[in-house]
Amino acid sequence: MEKLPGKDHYTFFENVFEVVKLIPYARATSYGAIANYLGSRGSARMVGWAMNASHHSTVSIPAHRVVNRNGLLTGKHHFGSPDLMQQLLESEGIVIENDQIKNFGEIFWDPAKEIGF
DNA sequence: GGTGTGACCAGCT
DNA sequence: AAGCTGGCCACAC
Repeated sequence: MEKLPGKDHYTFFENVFEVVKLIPYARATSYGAIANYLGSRGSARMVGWAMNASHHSTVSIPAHRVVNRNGLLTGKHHFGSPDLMQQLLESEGIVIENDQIKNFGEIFWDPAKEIGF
């Protein structure tokens, strides 16, 4: 995993990247699910903040597979183009309707449940 | 080095 | 039922 500049030890931040990279193809998860998996429910905001930093990272992070708990593409505006996130998801076979993932209940990938710890 | 803020979530009012 | 608030951790000014 990548070490962020100015940090000598791994943090909550890097754990987020690990989980995001583990998201399978054609699947999506929520910020809260990742935060919950890492042990801090209220840290969901940090997950989003980590995604913002993912752009700065040299490693490719599938941030488009991370949405809010409603399946809404809240962070689409932070991609290169507002529609880029939707296009990436659609290219994986995920159906998006009105900036929201359709059948999110089936596509939802809960790390705590799938990884199983 | 204190303060503000951020791609969120859940609980109150 | 819907709007507001607090909380969580890391980073920029």
